[in-house]
Amino acid sequence: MVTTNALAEIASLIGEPARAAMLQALMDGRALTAGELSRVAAITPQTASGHLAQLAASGLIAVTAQGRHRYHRLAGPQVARLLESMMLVAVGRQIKPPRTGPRDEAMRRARTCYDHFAGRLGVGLAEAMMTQGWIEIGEEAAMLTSAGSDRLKQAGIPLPDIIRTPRRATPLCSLCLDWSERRPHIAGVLGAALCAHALAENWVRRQPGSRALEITPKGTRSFRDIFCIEA
Amino acid sequence: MVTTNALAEIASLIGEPARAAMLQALMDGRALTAGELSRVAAITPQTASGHLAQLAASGLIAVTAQGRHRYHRLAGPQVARLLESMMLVAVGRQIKPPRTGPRDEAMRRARTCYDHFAGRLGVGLAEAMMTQGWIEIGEEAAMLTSAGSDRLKQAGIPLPDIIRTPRRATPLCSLCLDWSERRPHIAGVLGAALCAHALAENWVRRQPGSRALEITPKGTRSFRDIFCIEA
DNA sequence: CAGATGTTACGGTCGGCACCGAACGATCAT
DNA sequence: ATGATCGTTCGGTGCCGACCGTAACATCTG
Repeated sequence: MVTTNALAEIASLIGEPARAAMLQALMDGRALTAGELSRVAAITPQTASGHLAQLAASGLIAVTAQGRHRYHRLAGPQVARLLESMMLVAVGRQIKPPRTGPRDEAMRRARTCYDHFAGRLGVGLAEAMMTQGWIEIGEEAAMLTSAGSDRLKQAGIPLPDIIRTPRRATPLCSLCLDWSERRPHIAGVLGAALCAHALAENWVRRQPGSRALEITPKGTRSFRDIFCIEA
Repeated sequence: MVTTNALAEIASLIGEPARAAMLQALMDGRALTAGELSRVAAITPQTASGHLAQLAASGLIAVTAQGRHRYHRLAGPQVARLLESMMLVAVGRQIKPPRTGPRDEAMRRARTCYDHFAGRLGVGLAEAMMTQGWIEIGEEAAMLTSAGSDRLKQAGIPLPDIIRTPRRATPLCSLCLDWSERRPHIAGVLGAALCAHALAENWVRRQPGSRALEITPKGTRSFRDIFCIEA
């Protein structure tokens, strides 16, 4: 076996509370500096730097130097997937849902999950697209129908070539079980395209220092007009 | 946030080499006794018992007592997914593939991945079914076509009702990136159905003390006749 | 150049936890 | 009952690693 030790190594890297907090902060897909991450984890910059060096050496995060800053981001979608499935297990484990503070409420309403939407917004979008026949949802995957492809194109939402070319149907959007809603939302290429477009068009705004999203009035209109949901 | 500490807790549980080895041994979906698991991890039964108690308390494994034995198994598919995605990250991390022993070779040839096939057999099946138009494979999901559904039914492979009813097409088989082959294989409901049928019909046999599978002569014939692959 | 900010390197302290030996329950066989 | 196997509990030892000083180095700004 190749992976008996490697598995434990990866897991123990994530298993340290400070490192876990930093990784979680990177779950929105953006790149943060070591200083920001040290504040997130509530440790001194030196300690954070050491942790980040370990994470980078193990390939969990990638680092790009820019001037006197060093930007850290998750190494790729697979790492985000790993963390997300971990949260799912962690949530399924607990008996009673603890207090839901206001900050928590914002997260449950709408947030990013690496490169796509999650929370009630993400789940609502998936459900709306399904009831209107734009996608078909199976147990573990979803598929964009040609009707859905047409409608999105018509709404001005750019889709990558792989999706756009309608060779029959395109099973390109994987599902991601939402840890707060316990229902699937749209991930994969389609999810990333939707999220990118919504951010570019200012339908949603990132909250500073959080993965939570604020839905703008323009976004509320767009989501209602295009997807027929009340966000 | 609900999960900052819970995340680290889960990860640190998996991060201990002995526990990781035991979890990995459970990846074939079967239930093992504490004694077997202690031998797998190369530790004394007492130590293993402590580890297993922790894993059970955290909901990563489930325990059923039977006589003087206590059988331990993974708590569910989500835990298996978590471990699988961890292996994927762990493999992608290493530069050069280390020595591949004979035991490793058997694993790469054919093995179970919780409830479906992996290794060259799993990847080959997925590819064969795609080239013959039974499934359509996207980037992160696959879809069973009506032709594929018919052909499998005709071959006597029982499919669950959800798949069998052909409401247009059924995007039910998720893809699972194979950590040894680095190419997708079929997971999900379809993958589980295939694997279960192959085990029941004695196409493959479990190797004792390993996730590796031995392909029987009958299996070789069946895989060639039905799927047109040389396993 | 000097100051500010951000990052890395080193040495020492301390807490947590994995491990084993030994002993105790539980269950099955004779 | 008695021995045998399987599993868990308890106490004690020892190691690994996270943490923070202090200090040096790199980069941008005034």
